[in-house]
Amino acid sequence: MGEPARTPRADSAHTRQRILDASEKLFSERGYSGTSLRAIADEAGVNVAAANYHFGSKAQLLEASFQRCIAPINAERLRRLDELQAREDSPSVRSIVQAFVEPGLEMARTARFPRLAARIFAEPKELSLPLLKRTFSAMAQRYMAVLAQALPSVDEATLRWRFHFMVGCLIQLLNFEQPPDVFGAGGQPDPGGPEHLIDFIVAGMCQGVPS
Amino acid sequence: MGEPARTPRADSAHTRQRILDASEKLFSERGYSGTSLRAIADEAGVNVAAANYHFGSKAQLLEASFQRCIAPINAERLRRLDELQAREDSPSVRSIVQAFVEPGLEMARTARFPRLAARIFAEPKELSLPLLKRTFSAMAQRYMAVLAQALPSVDEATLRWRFHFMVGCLIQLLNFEQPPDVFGAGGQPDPGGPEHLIDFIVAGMCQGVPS
DNA sequence: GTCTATATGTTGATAGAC
DNA sequence: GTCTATCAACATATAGAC
Repeated sequence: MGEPARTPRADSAHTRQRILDASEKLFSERGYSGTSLRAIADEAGVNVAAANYHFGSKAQLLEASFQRCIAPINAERLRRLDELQAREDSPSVRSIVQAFVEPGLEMARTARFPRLAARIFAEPKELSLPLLKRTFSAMAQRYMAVLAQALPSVDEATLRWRFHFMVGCLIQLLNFEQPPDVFGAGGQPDPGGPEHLIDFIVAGMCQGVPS
Repeated sequence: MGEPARTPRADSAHTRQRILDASEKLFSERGYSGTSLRAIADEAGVNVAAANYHFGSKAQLLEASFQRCIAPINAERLRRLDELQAREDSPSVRSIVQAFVEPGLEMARTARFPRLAARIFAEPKELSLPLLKRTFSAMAQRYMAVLAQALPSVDEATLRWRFHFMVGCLIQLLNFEQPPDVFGAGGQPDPGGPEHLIDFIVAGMCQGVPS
């Protein structure tokens, strides 16, 4: 005894996870309104009613998928910033940019379906802005403060724009892991994206100021 | 006579244009699959059947909207490049970046609904890549060649990445005309986006090389 | 906790009246 | 050329059997 009549697929946590995996994949590939709950259920190998049962609605499922995708990235961003500040009084711009960018790239390398965190920016603002505000505000404000310290000659409004473009560059790399093949031959994939990304951003952040 | 029994709204060209206006607005705000032909018909003030009648299908309507939106921008980009090359043998990186970026920004200032050219990048690749390839290839390759001339010390693969990030920054500005209000107070809109964009890109393109 | 069945609305597309 | 009416397929969501 002690063994209840429960089949493996009766495990609620397991079903939830399969649904989250499937929705993370499909939402990131086809967007929110391009993905039906049926497609998610099929991809997850669960019943059509399961998503609604476990998450309440399609919108709440998106939120859960997005949170599961973004939370560890933001946590790692903050952890790296802590580490950076513990090690030296005034971290370099490059080290700050790396601390912000690399957790996202790392996820893109290892996670099952990496692009949801980037694709969310393309959803209609009614859908994306509340999510972004809730998940990015605190972290972004800490980064802004540290960047302002590292670049004392740059005023706050200018720094906000540079932060904005940094995010744009990161999204572009996450959405298109390679420059799309509009430049002719194309050839084999170039794994150097992350380094080029960081170089590009650091140059844009500093703009002549010796970092 | 010479006046056929035709009401104003029986004008085919006029109806086509109203549908294109509406679809450009809605596609750019809500994406392709988030926009129904019914919503477009309502917005345009035409019958539900009109879009299918004039454009054949929803996908062909997207293509027509996108082409109408992007064609003048790309034409202007090429015109400016011609002008630049006619005026001097080796244009500066900044002038090349301006020639690429400003036509898009100009449209964002004046057009009815500017973001379709940027939002298309967020559509599923099956939808977006064919469109992008058809509309961007020739223009992008010309820009790549001129940039390579202006930055002879940068190898081609690196330049492709920098071009990629330039596009990412531009998209970010077109999608969010302001840095989203995740940095605290927010305050009044800052019209300085375009200049900051160009400064950021030029710095990333040159990276220490005196332009 | 899970699934079948279904309610209720919307979708893209078309056939046929005007 | 335009509109009404309608189609089959699909959407989200839920009620109730197991």
